[in-house]
Amino acid sequence: MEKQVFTENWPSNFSEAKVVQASMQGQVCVTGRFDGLPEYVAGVDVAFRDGGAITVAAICVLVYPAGHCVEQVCYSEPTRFPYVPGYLSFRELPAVLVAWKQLRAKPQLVMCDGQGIAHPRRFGIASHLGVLLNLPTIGVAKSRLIGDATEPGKNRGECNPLTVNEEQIGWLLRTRTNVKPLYVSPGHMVDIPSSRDLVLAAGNGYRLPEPTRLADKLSKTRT
DNA sequence: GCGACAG
DNA sequence: ATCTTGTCGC
Repeated sequence: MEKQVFTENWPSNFSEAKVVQASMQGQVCVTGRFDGLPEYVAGVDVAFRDGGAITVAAICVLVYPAGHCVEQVCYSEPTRFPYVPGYLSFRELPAVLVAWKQLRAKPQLVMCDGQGIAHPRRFGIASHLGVLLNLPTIGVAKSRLIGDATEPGKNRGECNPLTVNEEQIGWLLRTRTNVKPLYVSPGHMVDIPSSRDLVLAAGNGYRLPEPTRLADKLSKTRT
């Protein structure tokens, strides 16, 4: 029998959330070599409307090497967890998981808006989603949560390691020439080098990789 | 105690 | 994240 994704038993406060992170972090795997994008890649993003009262989760599935969207799902529900740095997944994943159940395609890789292991407890939203779905995931964030990195060169493709105490947890990657770089880190079942290569391979002239860019656009159409 | 702080 | 119009530059 397939292990099901549980939206129930969701923590209702930070102390409970912290326990969940501690127990699930051990399941995170940061090994997994990818030599190019798999056939089906999903992009996940979440938007908020009505002053944050409503959470809107969007998922777009692109097929490679063509790179076009073959399926998209958008789901909205009342927001029930506040935003606190370090606990973003508890606010955004409930809606994402419902949307995921409506998906017909079976993505082999998921790119999420937010951090992967580049998190205080190595359990950002991409890692959390990866463990719940038991699928490879990558965190693609537009700004820093933790870690240090020197500014990479101005050209697309240039990058520098994002580190914390000598240990690399991801990359500061320039995905578009002369545009602010992205914070990329493995979520689950993807190694550090592959996380960078895959985000670059999924890029299409914009700062965000196409899967995440399309999901971002869809979530903002507010449906 | 002070500063930092994904979306 | 969201509130918001036009505008400068590659």
